[in-house]
Amino acid sequence: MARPRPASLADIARAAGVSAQTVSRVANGSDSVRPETAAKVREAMRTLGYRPSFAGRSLKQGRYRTVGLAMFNNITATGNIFRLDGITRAATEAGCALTLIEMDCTDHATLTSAAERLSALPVDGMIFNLTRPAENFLDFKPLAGLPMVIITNLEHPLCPTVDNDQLGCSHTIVDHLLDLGHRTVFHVAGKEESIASRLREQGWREALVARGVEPPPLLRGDWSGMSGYEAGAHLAAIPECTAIYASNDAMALGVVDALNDAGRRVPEDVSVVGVDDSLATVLPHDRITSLRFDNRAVGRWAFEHAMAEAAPQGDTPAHCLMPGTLIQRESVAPPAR
Amino acid sequence: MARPRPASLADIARAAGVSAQTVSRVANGSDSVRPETAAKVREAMRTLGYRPSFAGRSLKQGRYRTVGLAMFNNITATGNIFRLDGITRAATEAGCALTLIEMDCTDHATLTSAAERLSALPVDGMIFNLTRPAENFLDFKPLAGLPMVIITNLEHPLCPTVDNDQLGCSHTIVDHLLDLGHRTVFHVAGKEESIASRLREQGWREALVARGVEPPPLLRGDWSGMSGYEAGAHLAAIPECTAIYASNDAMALGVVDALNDAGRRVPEDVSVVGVDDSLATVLPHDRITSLRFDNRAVGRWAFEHAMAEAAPQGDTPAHCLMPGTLIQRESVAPPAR
DNA sequence: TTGTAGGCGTTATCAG
DNA sequence: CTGATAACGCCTACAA
Repeated sequence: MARPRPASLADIARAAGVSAQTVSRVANGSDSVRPETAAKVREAMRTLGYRPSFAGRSLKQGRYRTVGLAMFNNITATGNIFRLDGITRAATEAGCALTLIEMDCTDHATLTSAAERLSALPVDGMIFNLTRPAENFLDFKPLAGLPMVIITNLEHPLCPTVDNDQLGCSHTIVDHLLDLGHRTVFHVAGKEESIASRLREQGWREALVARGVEPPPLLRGDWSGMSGYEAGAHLAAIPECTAIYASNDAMALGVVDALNDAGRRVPEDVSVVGVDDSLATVLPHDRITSLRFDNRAVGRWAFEHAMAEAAPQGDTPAHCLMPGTLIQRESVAPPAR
Repeated sequence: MARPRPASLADIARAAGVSAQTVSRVANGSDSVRPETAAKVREAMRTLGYRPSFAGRSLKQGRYRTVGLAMFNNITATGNIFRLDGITRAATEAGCALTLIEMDCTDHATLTSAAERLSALPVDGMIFNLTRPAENFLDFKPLAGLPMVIITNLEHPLCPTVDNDQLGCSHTIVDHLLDLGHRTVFHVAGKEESIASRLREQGWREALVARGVEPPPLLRGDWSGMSGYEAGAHLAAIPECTAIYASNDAMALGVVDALNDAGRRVPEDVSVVGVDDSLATVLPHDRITSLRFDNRAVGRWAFEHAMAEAAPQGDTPAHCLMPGTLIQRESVAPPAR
């Protein structure tokens, strides 16, 4: 039951009584073929079901017109789908395809093993989507001749990097709340193993300190609405808590519910901000102010740099942190005097 | 600035003073190489930065160990990410990679054009993820020697097909509500161009008719919570409406909110059911009964059939509709007497 | 307009 | 244990 080899140029040539070269010309739409010959060839192609061989073509041309993407952990994590969509669209526009692998992180996968796996696939460049810390991140050396972009907030000495600006995200939110007159901002963090969560927490601390405010105790959730509710129930009991920054929208929603259940109004008594702007179409009335990232743009940037012809050797690689936009809704107001 | 060719077996062979064949043996972990020779070769590989060529390998072996996936329209549509994840995981387990392209449907893309594009890429089999009706669906002929799976509810004369069972979904929900004693079930449909929405609507009609119930007027939303709210506001004014089936969870949520705002309690006065079970981790307290599909399983099935060695020729192709599971929560109860 | 020769990187096969 | 040869499908370069 071995799969039969598909028809090759030579097969068509034999069937049409011409040379393989002529068939190649027809396949590539050269105009220097006599119409009748071309017709004969096309006929043979149809009958035998000719399809150009990707392997033969790439071997000859020395490139694949394909970008490789390694997703660490979990394709389904928030934002990944839009990054993937951004990469795919950019690739399509550039006439390229995308080769995707998923890296299991249970065994502390390193960039090196990902690079090895991807490099054996048809790729002219590669993109690593990092959502958790990678081992030996800084020591990693990209493979010669294979441009490699890492999606991460960290700068890398040898590879271009791009990501949502997680630190900036916190600064935007904290500054916004302090500017409104709030004395401090409480924070509900996401899962500890998430880089995004860690950076947002760090940015929250920095932003407060930069304004001379001692960061209040941290609350930790797990991204779920329920964990936000629990955090909110806790915070509702703290009178000086008038502003809460939750690391995603589900937790922000939970916080709001808990506050309401405890008799504290949003935004009159407490302001609440989330991240991702993910509930706008889900909730019938989304009232939660949220910081929205453009993950498609991140994906597009990654693609463009992964397929760049020649990375200017010797320069420091590009590093791009894309700022988010604060979508203002009704969950935020100045504190009551 | 042409990209230099990467080192080949021959280059390594030259550097190590052995034959290309020996280098190949080392690269493939053959045990019939003297350790010292192997060490010498490995050393040369390291210095020259050897990477096996996907093109060379595939050309020789006549296959790619890669499955192609064409996403029509919109990768980011609900469920697609889990299907993608299912395919990717199954592929990884089988030692395969995934080649992904996105098909633009603005120009009424057909299966044929998708097949053509995908078949020029490194694929041993392909999967089409259809979320909107395709032109000439039934006329489509798969390419010889390239197994092709279509993710759709429709049966195809030549290709294996798999999908969530959308008709069955409606029957499950409607029967459940009627069994509880409701006299009829109202339906809030999703976007008109969605196949899933159409089939759920059709299944809803069928299920009611099968039980001798005349389907009440249909309400149409656009998948958003807000559109559900509007439908719910309308339905709240209808006294005989005691059970509502919304085609997704966001609309179900909107329906519940609107009913509450109109003074009708859920589930005491009205029962509400959604589809997808997508809000469990988002809402702090998800009370909405919902039908959950296993999109990862759909993806896995598709992968396995796309990479099947020999589709038994002549047989009717496999057709699999995967049933969903009704996740029962507090939004459903028997009608008040 | 068409055909021939050669080589891209790899591996199966067979010879040493 | 190692090497030589040929072939996979295609395309560039050149020749007819």
